[in-house]
Amino acid sequence: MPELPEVETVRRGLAGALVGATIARVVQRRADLRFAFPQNFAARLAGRRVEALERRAKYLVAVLDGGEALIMHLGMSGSFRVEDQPIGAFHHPRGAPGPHDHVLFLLSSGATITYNDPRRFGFMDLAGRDNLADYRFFANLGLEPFDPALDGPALRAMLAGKAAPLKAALLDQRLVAGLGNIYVCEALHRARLSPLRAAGTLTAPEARRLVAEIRAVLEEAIAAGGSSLRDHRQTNGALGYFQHGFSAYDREGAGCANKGCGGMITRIVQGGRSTFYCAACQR
DNA sequence: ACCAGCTCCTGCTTGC
DNA sequence: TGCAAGCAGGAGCTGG
Repeated sequence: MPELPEVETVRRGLAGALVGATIARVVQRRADLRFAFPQNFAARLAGRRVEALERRAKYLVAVLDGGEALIMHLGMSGSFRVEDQPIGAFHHPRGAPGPHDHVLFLLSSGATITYNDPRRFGFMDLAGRDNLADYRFFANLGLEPFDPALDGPALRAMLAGKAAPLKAALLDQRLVAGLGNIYVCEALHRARLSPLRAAGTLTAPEARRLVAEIRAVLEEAIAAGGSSLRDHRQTNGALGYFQHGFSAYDREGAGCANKGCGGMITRIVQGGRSTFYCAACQR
């Protein structure tokens, strides 16, 4: 699914249509996604004005007037599309909602925002807007990668004493929030750090390097509109293209692109998930 | 407190 | 060509 860059791309794509708009009606086409929708979900959104659209880790947060915020997570396969025409049986360009179109937001502007999610690992929820830090899925999240508080010493401190592999530690949303399998692989490759390293063994220079490469790869990916492997689309339907910028992820057998390294990218499995790295230069 | 493994679900890719 | 197995960007939860 969308990791931080994909969610940020979606946020930027939705913001133009959503921020300042009023939700005229919500069509909720099934009772649950990953979780059941909150009670009276559609009714609680009707008539609300969207004051801001924010991102926390891989979550989207639409701040509404009236005291609530709409929390949205795209899971593995969620996407939004924005269309200028209201969806109706005879008015929508495609005639009607398609397969896996689970939620439709009909805005008073006439635009329609549709949430599509084949695997249904995503979810939507409502929470009090004034105490979002206490929201159950936010309370344990770690630092945002772009939070100035995340620097080499801070990262090293949070990894101190951890025997878990570096790869697993970076996927742990309680430490740094927003990274997923792709960008962890990419950041470790760029920083020339082995995904197998015990997290607690990072030196100060290594931690500093890793923070810098995490930020660099996320920035580049956001600029490219995210990575489209299978499901990710920007809200206008366009593909992201950062997958062409991968140096390790999904490149098993390819030559290592790191300067001066003649190694090859290999695939291993950690915690049941693929890790791509160069054993020659990632130490 | 920590960690590995399981689980939710669909659909694309791979290999026989 | 057909079919089944394997695998996928997440992450909460369970049991050890």
